[in-house]
Amino acid sequence: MENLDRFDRRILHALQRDARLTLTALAETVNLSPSQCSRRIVRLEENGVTQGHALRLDPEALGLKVTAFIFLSMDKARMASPSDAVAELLTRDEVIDCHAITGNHDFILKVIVEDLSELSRFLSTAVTSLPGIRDIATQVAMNTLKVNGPLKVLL
Amino acid sequence: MENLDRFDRRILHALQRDARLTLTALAETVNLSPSQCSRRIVRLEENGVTQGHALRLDPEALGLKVTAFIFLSMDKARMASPSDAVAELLTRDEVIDCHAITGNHDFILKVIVEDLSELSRFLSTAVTSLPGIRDIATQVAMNTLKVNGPLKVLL
DNA sequence: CCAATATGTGCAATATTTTTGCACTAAACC
DNA sequence: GGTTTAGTGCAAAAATATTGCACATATTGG
Repeated sequence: MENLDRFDRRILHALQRDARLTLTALAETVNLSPSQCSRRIVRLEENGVTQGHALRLDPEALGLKVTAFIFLSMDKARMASPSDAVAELLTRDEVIDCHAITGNHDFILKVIVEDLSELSRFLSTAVTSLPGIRDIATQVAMNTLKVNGPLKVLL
Repeated sequence: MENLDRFDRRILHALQRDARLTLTALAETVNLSPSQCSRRIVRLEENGVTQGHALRLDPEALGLKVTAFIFLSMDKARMASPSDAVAELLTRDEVIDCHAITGNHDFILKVIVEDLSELSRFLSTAVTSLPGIRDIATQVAMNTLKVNGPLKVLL
């Protein structure tokens, strides 16, 4: 996948930070013509390098004041397909991220909810009831220093 | 913050999932005229509800194959301004997220790098050398089930 | 209860932006 | 060396977003 040349990388670098850059503006920052930028962008889409545009929202503005990390440990006996139990969680809008991880726990979830009582409600209604859960540990974010930083793209 | 009416919420709901929806398409899904959608979108921007558009990239396509979580514990003696030490980390492109959290550790970092040796290099060059670090724990993601899911927006 | 103001709305014209046809260039491959 | 292939900029065409305007709807003050 390193058939991305210097221009592709510059385009990705710029659009990661502001996807609404106009082609003309983009063309200037990457030193290419607008038409070329356009063509490269559709190629990057076709190759699956880009995964669509997302509008970023401020959680606070939506009344979502609590970010928390939930660590799940699964019952080894029933670990045949642990993801099945977790799959249900993925559909929930409270769950922003979910990864299977190494270490003591099996999964890490990042959830964003209104407040602590909503977190509590989420835990008891959505998590505790999952089959095969051995342990749940929750850590609340007190402060958000960086969210969704742009990926490392070498220029 | 809850001066968002039903239409605003629908707009946010839709644009979170695909920010490149055309105003006409958006207008149809939310049952409003395109011009109204446009006006509401700029208002949402002005009110800070939206935080810009981001192009989503596939890390794999960029050769970034390893996602890891790094947990930092700071030396309490030097914890006067722990964020200062961490501030340096925020500027790094490997660091996607950073939160101060409750629990045993003080910070959680989400990093995305090329491979394990890059992770190792990042840890030794960027993290270990920070002043006031008491402990570092790293957990590697083996599997990514959900990333950057849309925020909960009640319709 | 009514008038007066403010806010929100759709339509249509305008302005901006994106895409594409085309001719040209530069490199790669017989 | 000639031929092909991929890449490029320009300018026209298509698509999209924005804005002025007239009208409707809701809100406030008398």
